[in-house]
Amino acid sequence: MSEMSGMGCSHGGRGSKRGNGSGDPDGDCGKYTRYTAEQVEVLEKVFAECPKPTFSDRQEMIHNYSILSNLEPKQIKIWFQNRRCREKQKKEANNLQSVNKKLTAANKLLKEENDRLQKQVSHLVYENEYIRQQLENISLDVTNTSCEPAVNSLQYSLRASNDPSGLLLVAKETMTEFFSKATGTLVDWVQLPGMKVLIDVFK
DNA sequence: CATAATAGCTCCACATGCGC
DNA sequence: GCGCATGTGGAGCTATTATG
Repeated sequence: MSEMSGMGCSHGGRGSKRGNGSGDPDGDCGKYTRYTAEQVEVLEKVFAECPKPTFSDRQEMIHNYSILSNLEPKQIKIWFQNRRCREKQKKEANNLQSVNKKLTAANKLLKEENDRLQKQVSHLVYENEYIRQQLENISLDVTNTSCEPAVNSLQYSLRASNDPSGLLLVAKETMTEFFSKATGTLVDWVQLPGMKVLIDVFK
């Protein structure tokens, strides 16, 4: 508000195409000019202390720094406007970069975890096949009555060593760990349809 | 390519008019 | 006088243009 009365600019950034008689009382500040390194240095210094100077702050700058005396107040205002814009863009770019870094790191971890789990699955499939074979062999032996006592004792010992409740416990713990890692939260073990088959094997 | 300058927009403060 | 709606103008922001 005070700026308008002070500068007498026709405003909201409207008005002329650059460099002609625009009716802008600030004169030919519409011409494109490159500020000198010294001017930029001073402006940067002020910006570091006060990124959003008021009208009177800007007037004061022009008075205090002779190197800025050839600049119009409007030019100072626009310089700070663009400078804030550049600062914001820089910050946003930095933020995006840091988010990108974090996501890349997370992606790497997930890939590693995925590899590890795939190997675990392969191993379990192999183990499952091995146990299935063992059980098939045992059931074949059971049909051979000539060595029934031996078979019974073998069956018993196998059952004992591979205690189904113990295996179930291991399976339960593995699933809990798996889901916990997969979801990032601790979950209760839930019996899935596919798992019922596995459990029935031991019944 | 960096950046000064512009256009178009929103936000805010203030003034004014109106009904109660 | 008070509360509300509306209009006006300045300031800043963002996207874009244009230039050294």
